[in-house]
This record gives sequence, C-alpha cells and structure tokens, in this order.
Amino acid sequence: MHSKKIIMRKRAEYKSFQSSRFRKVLLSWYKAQKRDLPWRKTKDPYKILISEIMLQQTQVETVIPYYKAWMKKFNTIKKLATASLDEALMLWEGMGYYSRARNLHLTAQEIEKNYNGKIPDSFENLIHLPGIGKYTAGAIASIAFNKPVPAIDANVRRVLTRLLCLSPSSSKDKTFWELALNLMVTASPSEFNQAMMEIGALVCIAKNPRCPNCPVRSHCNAYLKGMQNRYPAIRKPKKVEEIEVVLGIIFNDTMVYIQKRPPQGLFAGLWEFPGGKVEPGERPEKALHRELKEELGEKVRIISNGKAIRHKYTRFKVLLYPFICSAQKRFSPGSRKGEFRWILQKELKNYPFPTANRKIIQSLRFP
DNA sequence: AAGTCGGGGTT
DNA sequence: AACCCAGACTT
Repeated sequence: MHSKKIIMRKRAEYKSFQSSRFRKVLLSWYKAQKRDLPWRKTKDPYKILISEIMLQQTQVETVIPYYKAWMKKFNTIKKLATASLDEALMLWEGMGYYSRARNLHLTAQEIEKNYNGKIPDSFENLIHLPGIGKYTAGAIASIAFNKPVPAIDANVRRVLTRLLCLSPSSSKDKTFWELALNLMVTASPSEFNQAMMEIGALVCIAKNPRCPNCPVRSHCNAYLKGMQNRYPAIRKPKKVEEIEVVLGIIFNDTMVYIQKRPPQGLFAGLWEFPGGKVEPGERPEKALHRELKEELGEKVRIISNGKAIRHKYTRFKVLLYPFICSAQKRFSPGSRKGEFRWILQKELKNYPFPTANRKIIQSLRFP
C-alpha cells in the first residue's frame, strides 16, 4: 500500500521521529495550553455536532457568538428538528455557507426519525448524514464518543506535512488518514485529535509558524531542516473578478417586496431584494429596469438611490447599487418559481438575508 | 480533479 | 490585495 510505504520510509528516514514521545509531549502541551472554548465544556454529542458544522471553513473566533446564540434557541436536537428552516437560517445569517444550515436541519430530522433522536456514534453512520463528510464524521465520532477515528482538517494536514516533509504528491487523504491513525494509537482519540488541531491553530500556523514555541519541534523534519516556511506548498492563485449589481427595494404603500432564493446554490434559502448584474457599459438605472422586467415582469418607478455598497467574496467582488422604488400594485411575479412576500419594513429583521443585503437594509433611509 | 459555496480576520 | 479558515458537495 502506497501510503503505508510512505509511513515506513519516513520512519526509517527520520530516526528522530519517535511517535510515543511525540504523542506524550503533544498531549501534555494540549492539556496545559488548550483554549477554553464553549464546546469543550461539554460531551453532549449534539453540541459537538453543532460546533463541528459551524467550524467548517470558519474560524473559531467567528463561530463562538453564533454557537452561543444557537444553543439559547436550539439546545436539543428535537428543537432543531421541529423548527422551520427559516428559524435556523436566521441564526446562521452572516456566517456564510448557508447550505450548512439546510443540511444540518435535514440531519436533525433524519436523526430524530431514524436514530430515535440520538446522534449516531459511528463514523459509518455519521458520514451518510447530509452535510457530514469525512472530517466531520471523524470529529464527532472521536470527540463526542472517543472512537479511534482520525479527524483530518486543514490544521492536521499542515502539521503532518511539516512533521514529515510530505511532498504535494504524497499529500493524499489516505496518507494523512493512516499517518494520523498510526500516531494516535494508545491515546484518547478525543484528546489526540483536538490536540493535533489545536497545535495547528496556535503554533503550527499557515504563515510564519511559531517553531521556537513548539513543544514537538524536535520531532519536526521541516523545522530540523529550517524549511518550515516551505510547507505546505503554495496553492494556485485564484483570480477575483469584479461585478456590479443593482437591486430594487420595491414599496407599495407601506409594504416592501422580498423573494426567497432557491434551496441550492449561492445564498441557498435566504431572502433577498430582486435585481441582477449590470452589463458592461450599462447605466445602473437601466440595468435595474431590465432586470426587474426579466425577473418579475414588472415596471417600477425609481424613487431614490441608496448608498452603493462594496462587498467582497472569495471569488469575486461586488459593487451593489440599491434603489428605492415604488410599484403601482402588490404584484405577484408569475414568472418566478420561488416564494415571495410583501411585508412591513419592520418585519425585515425576521427574515434571513445575505450580509450585503443586510448592510443595505441598515444603511438605507426608507421613505 | 476542479468548481462552487461566505464572510471575517490576518499579514 | 492576497491569503487563510476544525469542508462538503456537485460535476
């Protein structure tokens, strides 16, 4: 087996790497230095599950307030399973990757139905639930149930890559999995997996790792070669395109029009104001009329334009032009598939919006 | 294997 | 401005 060969070769190549000593030092460091995080005060599998979904591609400091607010409202899986998706999305607003909330809601309902409300304790059962992949299944099984399964996240990959000077060609999922499993052996899986992530988050960080403060630096081949900054290899740069977008906040008397986005794709399940991209060379006002005609089949009158908002995403930047508009009647856009509503201005706070829309809601002076 | 899916923090 | 983050899912 290829990855086994790597493990063997690495062990033979680097006599300094003694896994039992490494494990002991790592775990004692973790015990002394670990952060006091809300989800570390409990062994409730439901709370571990929520934290792990929130922590997908999201930093600890960002998650903490969302986690606390979530547990105030949904402190049991039954409460989540019987709530509406909109209620869950409200608590998720601003955290991004909104499909996580949808999948989490589905997972709660599935656990209620098929597992009598008990979170499954095995990797094999967990990984079949929506929104739970290899990392999260391993994290829940190990952290909540102390099952000997690795939890390979970006931290663990980086730590292992530096420890063993893994080349990009040997940086495969299977390699990391077997290396971690081998290193774990006698340790508590819960403690070991969290320790590996913690040292990646606090010491073996992506840029300028804090090697002088690292308790396992004498085991680290990248450090011993002075090459810690060359691991992991640099990724391909992604280009960021810039687009201009218009949107209409359409009033009829005191009521404002909002619509729901599809259950999949960008901002899945969130509410929004209608609008769309400005074409090259097009005036924003013209773009708004064109988009509303295409999307709603309606003509509106522009009352005023709000302050333009700049917003950055991972793959693109947007310049958002909001327009306050008025409609002759409370139209029902027959051409649209999704849900829509006419609501009072003060009700806007009860619907989950993308962050850029929320910024506009807060910055506008309504008529 | 490569794209899609957010937003905030760091450097 | 570029990079990063307790990844999952689709194509």
